[in-house]
Amino acid sequence: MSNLSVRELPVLQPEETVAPCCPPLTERPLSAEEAERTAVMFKALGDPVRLRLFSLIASHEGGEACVCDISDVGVSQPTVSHHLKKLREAGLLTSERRATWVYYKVAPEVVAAMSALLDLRH
Amino acid sequence: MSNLSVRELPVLQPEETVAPCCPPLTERPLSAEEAERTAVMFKALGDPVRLRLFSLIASHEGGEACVCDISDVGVSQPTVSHHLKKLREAGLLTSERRATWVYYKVAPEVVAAMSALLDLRH
DNA sequence: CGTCAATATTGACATCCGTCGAGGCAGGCG
DNA sequence: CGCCTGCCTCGACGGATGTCAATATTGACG
Repeated sequence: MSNLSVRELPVLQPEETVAPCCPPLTERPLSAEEAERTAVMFKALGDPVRLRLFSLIASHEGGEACVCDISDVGVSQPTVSHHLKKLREAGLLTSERRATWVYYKVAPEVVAAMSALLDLRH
Repeated sequence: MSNLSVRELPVLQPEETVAPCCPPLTERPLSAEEAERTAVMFKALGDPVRLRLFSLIASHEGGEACVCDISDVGVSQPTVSHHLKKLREAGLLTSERRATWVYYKVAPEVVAAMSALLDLRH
């Protein structure tokens, strides 16, 4: 954990964790394990500050933004950093360092999978 | 709060609270108030037990189920009741008493609004 | 090398939240 | 009426979570 460069922040492979998780929730009940993994994604968006940060990034030019672009959400800088980490760990964001700045962008496949999960057309 | 029959459980009107909330998260940043209201919905699905209960109801015949149909998720009956209440308060479920049983069904408009929120096609 | 700016981490604290057992209420049935 | 079944509410407890100040880290620039 300590010998990893920040240039490639360590995130579990999105494909393996959350992306093609489950069929729409109408198709069949989720297993306990599926529910456990899926809940992490919804929980990540279940906080007002994180939801604002996510929408700030998603609506930003190119679907990415550096932390300095989105830090004005009414909480301290460490708290912003904490929330961005949560969103990244949930697989919803990826990050990349460029010079002094760290850029976050949305992980489209993961977000699309969440959206598909809520597709109620049987 | 005490003079209300259980037959019509008191839920805030979905139309007023969450249903037509916001455009896709890519369109513009959420305001603090929008984020506050929207986070309630995502938080409701951000728990494994609630996610299983929701999928059990959504995948059940007719998109509805009575509590006795879905109580086998590994927690006590009061806890099931607590989670169903959370989902109902978030606007994701509605409930109705029929004889001895209480039936829960998904609120399609609200769930569709959540799905649309995550639609990343700009 | 020293400094500065941007971001992350640590540690502490208060609050929130999931869980359970106990008990309450409503409706069906004898 | 009295009892049983299905579900909800209450109160308590422990663990998770959001927040901040302080500090660390990283990279750019003299």
